[in-house]
Amino acid sequence: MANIKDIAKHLGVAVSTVSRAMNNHPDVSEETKQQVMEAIRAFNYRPNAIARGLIRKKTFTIGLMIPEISDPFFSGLARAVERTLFGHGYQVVYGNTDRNPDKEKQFIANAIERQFDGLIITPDFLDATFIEMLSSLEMPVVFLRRRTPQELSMPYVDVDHYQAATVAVNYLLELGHKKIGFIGMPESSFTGTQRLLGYKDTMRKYGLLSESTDIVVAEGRHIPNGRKAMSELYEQNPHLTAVFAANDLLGIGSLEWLAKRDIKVPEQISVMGFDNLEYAELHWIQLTTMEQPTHRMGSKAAELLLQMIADKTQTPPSDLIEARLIERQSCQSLKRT
Amino acid sequence: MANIKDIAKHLGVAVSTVSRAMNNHPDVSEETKQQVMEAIRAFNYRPNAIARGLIRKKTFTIGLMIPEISDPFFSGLARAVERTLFGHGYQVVYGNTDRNPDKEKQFIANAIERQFDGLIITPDFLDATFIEMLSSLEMPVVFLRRRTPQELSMPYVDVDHYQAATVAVNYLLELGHKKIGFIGMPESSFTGTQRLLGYKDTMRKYGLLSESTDIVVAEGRHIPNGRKAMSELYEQNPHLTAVFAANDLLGIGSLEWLAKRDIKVPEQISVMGFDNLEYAELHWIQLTTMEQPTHRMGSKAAELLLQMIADKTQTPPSDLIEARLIERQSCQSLKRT
DNA sequence: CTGAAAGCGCTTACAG
DNA sequence: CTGAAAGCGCTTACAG
Repeated sequence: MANIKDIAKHLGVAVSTVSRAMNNHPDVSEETKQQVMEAIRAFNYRPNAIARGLIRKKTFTIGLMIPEISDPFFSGLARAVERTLFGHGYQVVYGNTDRNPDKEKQFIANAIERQFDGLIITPDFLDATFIEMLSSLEMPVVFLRRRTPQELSMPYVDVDHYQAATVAVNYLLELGHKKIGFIGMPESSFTGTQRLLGYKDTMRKYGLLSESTDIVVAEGRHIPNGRKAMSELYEQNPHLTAVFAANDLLGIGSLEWLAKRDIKVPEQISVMGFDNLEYAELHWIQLTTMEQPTHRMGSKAAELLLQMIADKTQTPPSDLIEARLIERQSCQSLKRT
Repeated sequence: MANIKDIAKHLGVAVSTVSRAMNNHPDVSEETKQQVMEAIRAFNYRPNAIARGLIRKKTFTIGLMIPEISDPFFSGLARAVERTLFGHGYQVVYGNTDRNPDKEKQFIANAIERQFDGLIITPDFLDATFIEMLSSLEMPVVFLRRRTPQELSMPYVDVDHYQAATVAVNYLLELGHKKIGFIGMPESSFTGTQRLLGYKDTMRKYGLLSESTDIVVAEGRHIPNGRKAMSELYEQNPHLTAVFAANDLLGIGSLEWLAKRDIKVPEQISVMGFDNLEYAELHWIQLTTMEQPTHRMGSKAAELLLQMIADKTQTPPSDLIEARLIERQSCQSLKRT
């Protein structure tokens, strides 16, 4: 590969001149610039970004820590992040953590060594070591789909899960449901806890909460866990007219169990989800759900990061984004009955 | 951030000594090595990979060009690539092309500037400029889920689509079907062409081919296209007992249309797909299909690339991988009727 | 407007 | 076993 020296030699000018010409520095004669550009084309020369990064202390790459890119929710987020950052000349490097604490730390270490310009992270394990790593990091960081721990002063972008759960339950209530069950995610999840809380508070407000019979916490967050949870919930309380699942996968699992038992949705029971996965649109599913606006979240996180890169002294405010109710066919109104 | 000079100064040794100690060079006394390691820990020092990359001409990053990471098929491929490369110390950088010819070229340009160590690519537009770019590239490249164009001598890893279509149609034939329709992907697709050919040749072999009535080419490769194609196919020939869709999305679209018309699958008509998406497993879908072994393909591509990086003079042989038949509930045997 | 020089943070022959 | 020096491919004050 040709380098800047070859170009300079060929043209009989100094490398500094070539450098200035290709970086559009004002102090270069139009003529020189033309010649340099031509030589660059002739040699098929491309500046070495590594060398440039070393000296400018800027790599134009940002790291995106993500639990699992093949989860469509996260790939949606990732695409949004990427789209807005790409427009500003950045390359985004994904780091799948598989929700593994070591990989999360590895990612940070890697980001340091490779001199990333900034990080957008979705960590699951905020232990002391990890927080320590972050706090000594001289790099802008924004949390995405997570809340920043108190010890750190970095902005986050997340959905207001509590508020969204409130909206979902109110929707069911307005449809005339009073016996509304809840299928929760495992307790370790902050997200799950918030959604559960939104459900509980709303139900309690109307004197409708019955913790012992109407709530089941699933063992995981996937379809099979939803099937099992629904069967348990149904056994506990067959009189439920509606079920709010803490995520779509759990909701779809519920739907599967119900379909196997030939319990009609929404005629016999309404089901509501949370996420608005692509799945939810399928003809057999048609799940009413709360959409997490991945596009807005991802681009917002990217914008915050860009701001922080531009001005390292400021930390912009966090953003709590509202989920949107998507009505489909899985919930029925009880009003006219 | 501390750098190698700080460590050297602190210890009163030369930077070269520090460098050798942390790179485990044999010619360093055990004592020095200990001291250096301690200082590194104390300073929380991490070597600058950019500087190291510049001098070693090795970045330990490889680029993975992909049409769209939120397509679960490609994210599966990506995870497999990443897993095997990660084990060898490489970072993989995804480049989503959105099947856009400019982005495909941009990706290559980017890879050159950033000095990637190798590339795994899934391009959709192999025009002259692109091929020219590749051929002048001083970087190992392997094609994934694509065939290498004649002009280039780079290995590829792909599924044997023709053979797989053959297997699918034979399966239907063995079940006793004789009137088997085909829903194809748009003609531009090599993959689609191969699958169509496999279908045609097999049908023709048994004198069962009726091109004018039994084949419909969809306008795209997604669910709505499948719905539309199925409706056209059904109109053309309502006597079909089975349909082979060129991919699962098309197959699922067919299933949707059939469900809306209350045509029972598999009792009234059998449907077969290709891909084995996660979708296909859903209770309402249970699609019999040909699985493309993403994990094997991705890791194979990564291994080939690793070989090429290790020995740049050799180009290892390409690999054509067999798809696997996954039997679920969407196809019925006509034998006992 | 242009060139010579220093330097980014490392690694690696070359001496000793 | 260790150090001084050169150099990877650029950029950027500093002179002129």
